[in-house]
Amino acid sequence: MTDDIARKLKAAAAELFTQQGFTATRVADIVANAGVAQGTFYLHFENKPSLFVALIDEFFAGLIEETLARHPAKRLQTGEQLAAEVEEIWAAIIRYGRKHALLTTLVLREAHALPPEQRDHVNRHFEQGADALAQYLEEVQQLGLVKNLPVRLIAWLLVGMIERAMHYAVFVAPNAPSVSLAGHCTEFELRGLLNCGAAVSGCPS
Amino acid sequence: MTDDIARKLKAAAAELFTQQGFTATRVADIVANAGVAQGTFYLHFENKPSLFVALIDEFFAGLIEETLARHPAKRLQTGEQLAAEVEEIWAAIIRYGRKHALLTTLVLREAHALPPEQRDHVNRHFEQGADALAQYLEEVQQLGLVKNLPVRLIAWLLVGMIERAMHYAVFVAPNAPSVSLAGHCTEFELRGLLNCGAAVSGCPS
Amino acid sequence: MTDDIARKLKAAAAELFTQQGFTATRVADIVANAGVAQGTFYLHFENKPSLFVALIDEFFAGLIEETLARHPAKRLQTGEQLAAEVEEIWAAIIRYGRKHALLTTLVLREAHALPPEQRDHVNRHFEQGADALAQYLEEVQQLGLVKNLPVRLIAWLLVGMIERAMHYAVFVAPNAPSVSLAGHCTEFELRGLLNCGAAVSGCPS
Amino acid sequence: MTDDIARKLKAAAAELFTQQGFTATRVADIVANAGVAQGTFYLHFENKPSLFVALIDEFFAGLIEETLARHPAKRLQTGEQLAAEVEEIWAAIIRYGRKHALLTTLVLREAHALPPEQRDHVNRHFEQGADALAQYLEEVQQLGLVKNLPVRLIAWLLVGMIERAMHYAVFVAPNAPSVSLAGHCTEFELRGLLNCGAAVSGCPS
DNA sequence: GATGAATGAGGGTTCATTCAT
DNA sequence: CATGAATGAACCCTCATTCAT
Repeated sequence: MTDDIARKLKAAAAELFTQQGFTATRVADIVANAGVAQGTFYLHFENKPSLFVALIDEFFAGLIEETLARHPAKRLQTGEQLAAEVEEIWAAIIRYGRKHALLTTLVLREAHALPPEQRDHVNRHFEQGADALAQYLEEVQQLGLVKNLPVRLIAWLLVGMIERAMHYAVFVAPNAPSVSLAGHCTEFELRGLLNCGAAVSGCPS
Repeated sequence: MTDDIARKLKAAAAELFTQQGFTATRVADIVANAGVAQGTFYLHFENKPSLFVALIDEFFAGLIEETLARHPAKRLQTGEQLAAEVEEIWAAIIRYGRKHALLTTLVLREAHALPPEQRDHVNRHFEQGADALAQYLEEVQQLGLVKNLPVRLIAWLLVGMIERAMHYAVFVAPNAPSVSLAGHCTEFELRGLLNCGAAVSGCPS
Repeated sequence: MTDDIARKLKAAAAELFTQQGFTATRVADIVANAGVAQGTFYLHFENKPSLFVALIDEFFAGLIEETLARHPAKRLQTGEQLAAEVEEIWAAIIRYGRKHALLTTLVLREAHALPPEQRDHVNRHFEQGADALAQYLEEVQQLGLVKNLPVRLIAWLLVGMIERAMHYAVFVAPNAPSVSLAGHCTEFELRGLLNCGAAVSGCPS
Repeated sequence: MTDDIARKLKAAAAELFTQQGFTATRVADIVANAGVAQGTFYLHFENKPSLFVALIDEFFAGLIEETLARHPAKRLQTGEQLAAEVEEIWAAIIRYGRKHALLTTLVLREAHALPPEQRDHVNRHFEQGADALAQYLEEVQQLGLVKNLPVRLIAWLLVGMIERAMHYAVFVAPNAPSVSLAGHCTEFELRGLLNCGAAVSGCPS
């Protein structure tokens, strides 16, 4: 019952935050949308930002669980295997973003509307994501599968790519097949943009 | 004289928005910091969001000018030349972000705190950036220098990489030499992460 | 409970509007005078003008109810009966104005201080009053009791007389007996100023 | 030159006050409409209300001059003469209101939007008007031309009639011939509404 | 636990007025 | 005299949060 109300509040809030933005959404709107009384809100959440944070936490927990957590670097032996893994991760990311489009929108577009304290909380999620990616990169580096580029920098670049890949998959081209998107992302991430046929000296035969 | 006040207001606002966030910064703070009266603010800016937008516009105008505008795709003939150009662009981006650290912070961290109207304005900058990148990619594709990946997707991935590269250069590793960062970004962007020594079938001799 | 607060707010506002005028009265004054919090005001009224309008509406509803509504023209047969009715109406008007001196003051003196929208609303009351009077005049004209003067013009002249009669009864001569005032108004309205003894050709034998 | 500016300011203000109301008209609007600088306003008028008062004073001076001042009670001897005079006064009033429609509108509709001090000033005009009418009535009473009704009360009733007659002539029926309106007003004022044919005991043969 | 009326601090914006040029 | 940029006091209204029922 109690959990039910919290869930209704979160669903209502996710919808409204997405439509009107965090700042423009009033607690009164949320409770109206959820069909409970104004005061009830504060029995379930400390305040408005903390409801937002709960949504964000949910998003990140789910995302990590369905991506990196399911695809440990350890078992990989060849570049081919890595490529397969990476492609699956990209596909999982894109599917996750589309499945939780509201939450994705919130994370990508509303996180900065929060007051400093909660904003830091959200940023910590991104940092943890970058850390996890950095660690993953280090492992595959030690396996000799990827180049010796500085992992923290690359991790942050990947974070940016992931953000915008989700943005693209959800807002720009919501109908593009996720496998196809995942394939392109993987190709770009692992082998870069340069045409192998071009006269370059980087990837010699 | 008049322009001087506008400049003082923008400088004061950039500082305060960066420190406390857009929402938490009151117009009263800005004018106090700039040393003018409250009413004077509204002689120079329509309202608080529009001052923010002025800062953002400034940022993007400068960024485009110092990067893509100076490095047209047309003249390129070889992958080596492209790589050199791309590296210079990355370096310019990183230098720009560091030179205008306050504005960069605002764009990366505060843009979504705006009311809907102004937020749309900011988003249009990102879209225009993506468009410009997509066009650039198309041109180098037609020159046969880069692979036939879908340009709009890649453009958005690059936008994400740029955002996080600036983030990294300004916040995470403010002392890392920009040339070095630019080199790594270029390597990643053009040739990908995969170790050429690894057993892969993607870049055959 | 809720109605009680609205009543307190209206009473406080009527007093302050009367003393200091609509514009000079701040919402803060009203709530202080009513003993509630600033925000409470907006639970009961949309804004300051709409509280004023509520007072005005109350005034007109009561005035109509105690005057024209109680004295239909239909039953009248002789000029004597009409005169008696008219005198009772004048007496009712004067008593009403004195009984609700604050509201009367507001209607007579503050109505034009409102913003356009609400001012129109008030003006509509006057127009409805004129309409009602015009209809009354038409009925008694058809009964042959009054002259064939253009009813809408006369109705507006009567509106002016009523306004100033209330003004006189409330501000100029608050102690004059209302029956006496009503008698004079009736005499003036029905038989005019001209001395019958004077040599005139208007009311021939 | 100086007077010219004052005149332009008054004309501009009369127009704007009429259209948007006193409160909603900003000094900035007036000077823009008059084609002078903001500061120039204060070389010619103490402040916004005092410009309004100047317009009102002008209105009343002209009105008195063209009505009562030209029609002294002294020379009258018969009711017929009085009726003729009264009708001319009514006609003059109506013509004046129509000729100075903007000023009339201001006096009838905006006077109460003023701050207390200036509002009192305007009210004094009405009181002086009532006084003048009362004196006129006394004189014609002493000449035996009009009934012995209390002059101050009647004076105020006449003020109300005049206000609403102007209102009618300017707003309700701007095309009705003024002589005709003046005739009806005179008939009503001097001989009342009652049909002489009706069975009444007030005006016996 | 649930309610929702009451709270009251907070801040963006307006605009009459001034005064250095 | 004229200018118009600068001033800053004033005020309405919002809305997150509380608490008596």
